[in-house]
Amino acid sequence: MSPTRHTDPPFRALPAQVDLPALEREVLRRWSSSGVFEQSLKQTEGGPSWVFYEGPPTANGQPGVHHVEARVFKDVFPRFKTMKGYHVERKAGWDCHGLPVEVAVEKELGLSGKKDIEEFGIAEFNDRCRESVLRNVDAFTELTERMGYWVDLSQAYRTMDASYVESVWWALKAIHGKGLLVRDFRISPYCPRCGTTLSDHELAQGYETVTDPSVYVRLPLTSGPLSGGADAASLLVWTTTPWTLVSNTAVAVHPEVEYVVATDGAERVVVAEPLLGAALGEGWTATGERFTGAQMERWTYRRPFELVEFAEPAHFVVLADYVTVEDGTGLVHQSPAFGEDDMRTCRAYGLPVVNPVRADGTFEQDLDLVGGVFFKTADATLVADLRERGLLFRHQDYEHSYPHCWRCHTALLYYALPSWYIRTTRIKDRLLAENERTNWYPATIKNGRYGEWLRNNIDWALSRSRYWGTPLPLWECPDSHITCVGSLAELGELAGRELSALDPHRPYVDDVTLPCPECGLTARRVPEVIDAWFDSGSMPFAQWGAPYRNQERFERSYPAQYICEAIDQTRGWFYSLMAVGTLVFDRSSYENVVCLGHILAEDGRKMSKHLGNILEPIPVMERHGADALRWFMAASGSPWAPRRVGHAALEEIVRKVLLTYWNTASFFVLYARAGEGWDPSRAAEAPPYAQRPLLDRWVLAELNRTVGEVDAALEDFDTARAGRRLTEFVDDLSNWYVRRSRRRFWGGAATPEGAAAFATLYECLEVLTRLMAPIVPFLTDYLWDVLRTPDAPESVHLASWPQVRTELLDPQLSERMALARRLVELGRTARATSGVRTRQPLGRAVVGAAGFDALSPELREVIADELNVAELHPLGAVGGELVDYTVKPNFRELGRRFGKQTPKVAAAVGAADPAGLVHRLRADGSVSLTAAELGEVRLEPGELVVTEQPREGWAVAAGAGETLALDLELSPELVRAGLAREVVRLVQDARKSSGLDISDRVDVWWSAADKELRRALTDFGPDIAAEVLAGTFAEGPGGSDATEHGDPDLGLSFRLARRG
RNA sequence: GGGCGUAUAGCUCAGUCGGUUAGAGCGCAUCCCUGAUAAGGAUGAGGCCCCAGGUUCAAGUCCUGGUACGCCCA
Repeated sequence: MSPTRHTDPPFRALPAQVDLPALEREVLRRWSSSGVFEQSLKQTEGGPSWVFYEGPPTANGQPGVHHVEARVFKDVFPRFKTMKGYHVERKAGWDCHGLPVEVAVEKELGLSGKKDIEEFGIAEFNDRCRESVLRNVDAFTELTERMGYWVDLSQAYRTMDASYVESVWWALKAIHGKGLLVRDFRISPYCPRCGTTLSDHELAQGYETVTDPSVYVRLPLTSGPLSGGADAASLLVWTTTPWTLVSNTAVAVHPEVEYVVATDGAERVVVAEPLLGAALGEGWTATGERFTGAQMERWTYRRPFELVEFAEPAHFVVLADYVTVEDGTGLVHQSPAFGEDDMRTCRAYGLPVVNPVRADGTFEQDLDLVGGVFFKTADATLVADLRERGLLFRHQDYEHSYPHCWRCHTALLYYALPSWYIRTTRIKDRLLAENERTNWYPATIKNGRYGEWLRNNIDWALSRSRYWGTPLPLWECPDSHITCVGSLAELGELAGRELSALDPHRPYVDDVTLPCPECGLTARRVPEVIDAWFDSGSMPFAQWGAPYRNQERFERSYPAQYICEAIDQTRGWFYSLMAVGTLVFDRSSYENVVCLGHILAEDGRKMSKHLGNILEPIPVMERHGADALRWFMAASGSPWAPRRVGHAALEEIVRKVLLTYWNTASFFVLYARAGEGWDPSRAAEAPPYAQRPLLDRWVLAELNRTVGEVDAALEDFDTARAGRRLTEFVDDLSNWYVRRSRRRFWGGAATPEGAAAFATLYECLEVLTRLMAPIVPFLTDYLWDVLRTPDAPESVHLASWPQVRTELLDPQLSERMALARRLVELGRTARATSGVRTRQPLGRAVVGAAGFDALSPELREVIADELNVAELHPLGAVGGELVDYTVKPNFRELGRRFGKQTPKVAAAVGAADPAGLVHRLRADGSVSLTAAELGEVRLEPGELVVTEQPREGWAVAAGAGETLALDLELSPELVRAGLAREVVRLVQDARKSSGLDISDRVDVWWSAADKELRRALTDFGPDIAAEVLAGTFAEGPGGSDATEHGDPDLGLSFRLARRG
């Protein structure tokens, strides 16, 4: 026992009102000054490691509230695992390269396109990109710290650092060595404004719904059976990209589809038979002439425009299997420079690849009609020209989704360009196998969205014709020998000069030339940089600079146990990380991946500047607290589904969860500081668990059940389940345990009951605080600091994770308490419907419920007290003629036994007289009935659900087979007891409004106008006095310093004075 | 057009192994309780558990098809 205890209260006072954001700032200061995060890492150093990889946010643009979502999950599980003794390194990272950065800088500098950048100077441009990235890093750092995301920012990796770039080069060289890094000419989605091809994951982000012209064009046949003469037929082709007609090269048909000639009496066109109606509409009939696609091969036709030159023969019908009869005419216009299928088909016929569109998206200057015009803009001119020349068959608007540049919204071009690819299709089976052993949360992603993507894997278009990115480390000599360089040291050796300090970015690397190791000619670097996704996919080794630096550290942390991002990363980081790992190490770099749904604005739409529905993260946290936002992200709704965030949702979390928890702790501290005080060293004075009051045993059983369930939920990465259980427990603790136990706390810890109460509530709060710590690290740490014993860790985040004390679990008690609480609810309903308020004591209540007989006297006392009734009886004891019975079949049990015959038995139960049934059931322990076709069946009590209801004169409430009825008959004695309770309430109100402390003692003098009231005050005087801490409770005028109070309705007035 | 997901009270969402009065919170209304509380309790608006089939003694729950919405991709 501490000698100073009485003068020095055991706990700091907790105000009833709390400013959560202010509290969080205080906690942040403590974390920072004591280096709590660092301590948590140090403390677990010897422990098993649990590896987490930080998916680097693109340091481009400002952080939004949606960034908080993934960062909460990146924080909760490492904290949880740390408390379980794992060493969880958390190295921050920043994704620095990429087109978004370039576009932002271009905008800042007022540049437009690659030409401008090159005039501005690549060195200067890249410097600006580097600066821009660093600016945004600051904003992310602020967010990270404010939300309590513990990640080591001091040694964050940056994808633009030389050591990082070298690691990426090393990986590319390994891939090149396996023959998987190749150059190919392929049609790529290409942004003419940015002057670069886009990767598939970039492409995915830019689909927009647009209206394009949909045109049907006549191409008159010039050879074959349908050509010649006045009635020559035309091929009818359909396209939504009229600008590609300029370079029309061929028309493709499906070899097995039947094509027919149709006429409206004036002209003849060729279409696929199944599309005749859809393509031509009313008024067109087939002439009977029909050909298979194969028969039409090499028929020539007159091309739609004579604007470009064709050096080789072209403009005839070709065969292609990809042609469908889904829409259009079944005849497909071919322009090989602008379509992958077209390219493949035309190449097979040796047709030329004619491309009149320049890299900036405009037609070549010297063309008639469209020279210098942007490709998309040329549509209108071209369609008008077709119409004038009578070639336009039909023109309508066509709304479809067309890819746009995800950054600048320019319509993309499918364009033939030389490009570097990683042949991921060659390792598809390995990727599928690696995915097979990855745990996805939610599990449906694995074989659904992500698995689907892997099964349809296509080669990774790696190169970008841009500036701010990891340069592709390939040097090429005039004879096209390729040298792949894996480090600056190697580059120095090959170039014959010291290059270890070289900035491995453009333009500096471009200036390095080397003699080709094969032929000795001068090799120059290819101009491209790489897709920034390859950077982020390389982070497992590149963050350490491995293998050139920290190789051992890298090996120790590969693969990761845990990564987490939102669902948009399935084809982004989740893929690049798995792909790079599998390409380089033949092993995916992560084992568990949590994939979150998106955060939406309160109106259910995406947050966007246009809609004005953006919620800024820092102001939100300054209003509701970071803990509220964290709880929302972790536990509100399902993290797998899209969720709406707004002030209302956060306010609810503050009120229902955080403040309820706070108030429970505040209540505890208030009484622990009162009187002689209680501190954890007195826990030993409490009776052993088995001898504590029922309510204590119950709450400890619930506590330990909660520990087990929260632990299991978090092990399964299910924060929502953990949150639901915690919310329920906080509510049980506050609104049942504390509310029912208040008197024991008022009485202090001197009695065994009081000692048990303090020890029990302390234990609940201590364990609960540790359980909630990963999700709400601020509030829990503040309360931990108040509640902890001197020898406990100074922060809850340095404490250990609670373990279930199985000896305290008591499922039977949990179940019986649940029944008791259901009965209390029924009692309240009965009170409310009868209009007799709870303060008025009643003589008895009767209960009809299956488990009632098993309830202990202690538990019955809880019900009686809660309902303010003197006695509680089973309904059966009241007397047969007062009770009505309902008997229903228990289908679950009957179904198990009778299967198909269940309805017949159920019908027999329904037809029987309920009272007789119950009587026989109780007398004999079972009952036999005659069911149709089955004859006599004997039913056990468990196979029937008996509900009892009293008849007249009772206030009854029933639900789910359980009934509670209140006897409303009031004796004069009960009326007086009710009056006494009324007086207690009035005096308590007076105490409170006079600003008295809860432990202040008072004197009360009263006068009563009513005879019954006077008698009640006399009869119950000592009880009232004890309740309101009155030394004097007497009839009379009272002293002059006493304040006057009263209630005219009741006819009571009294004076109240604080006792010296 | 394809893949994946969602659909339950006015709103946001739970709903276990299929079992017969389908729940919670919020909002609103009326009332009750209150010496920890920004808290708690009761009642109310009569829920086409999206629709249609099917399996089953029994379907919000399982199966098939459809509709709407969302995301991802063509």
